[in-house]
Amino acid sequence: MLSEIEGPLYEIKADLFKGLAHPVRIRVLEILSASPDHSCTVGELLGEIGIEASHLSQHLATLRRHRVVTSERTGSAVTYSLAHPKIAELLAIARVFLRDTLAGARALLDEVDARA
Amino acid sequence: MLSEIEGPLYEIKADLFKGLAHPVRIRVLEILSASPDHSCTVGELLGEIGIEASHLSQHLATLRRHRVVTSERTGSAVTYSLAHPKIAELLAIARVFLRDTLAGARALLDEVDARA
DNA sequence: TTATGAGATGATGAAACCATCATATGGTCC
DNA sequence: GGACCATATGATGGTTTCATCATCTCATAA
Repeated sequence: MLSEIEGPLYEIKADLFKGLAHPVRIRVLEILSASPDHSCTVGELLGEIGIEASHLSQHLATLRRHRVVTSERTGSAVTYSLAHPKIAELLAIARVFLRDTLAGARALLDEVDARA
Repeated sequence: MLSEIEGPLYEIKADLFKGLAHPVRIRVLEILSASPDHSCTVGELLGEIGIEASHLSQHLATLRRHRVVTSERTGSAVTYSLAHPKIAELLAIARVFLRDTLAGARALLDEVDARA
């Protein structure tokens, strides 16, 4: 806990990006971003993502550890929420960057194809 | 190349975050973000960051591979630039998120301390 | 052409992350 | 309290990333 808080900001940022560096975790965050109140039960996430419950649980634990999501138990159901609106923004910006970058790469590919 | 372009967007996003998931790489990007024209020579980066040249080179190669930076050789000097303005935005948003999150964590810590 | 400066790449072992299965824990109902 | 559902955690081998040293490549000057 303490060890996560302390240290230069660039280290903490890198650590945050580590927490985001897996496809399943991105999917979770995007599903949450698109949900009412930015919240979903684990059951709902399981239905959307379609992986084994324990696999998803491992990834949710990672997201919790990085404080990217919060969880709340209600009876036997657990609801996950985005911990901060900036997470959705982060994903949106990443999408713009990738859209532009991939567009550029595809343009290059098309050019090479046109020459073949 | 092709393999990087193809696949679901959430996989590509996760890959991007992998590229950002190291302190040295964050420092590079932040130094570039803060520089005129978002550009710096490797020599300047070495001076700022103070690690061994080959270590930095490895990280710069990772950033190039993820298309987060571009490089241009001029004589014996190589200049690195941010490949897209959104990268600087990504870092700025991450900072806001972390500032808020860390502030919350510190508040909790202070509370616990106050009880001890 | 050789020497030198700047920067990149190759190689390798250690550390961290991932995939996956087994098991544990929390909650509800009968 | 036991059975069942929902979810989390533990364990372990495989894969990827990281740290670091050695070496290579590009460019320039003499």
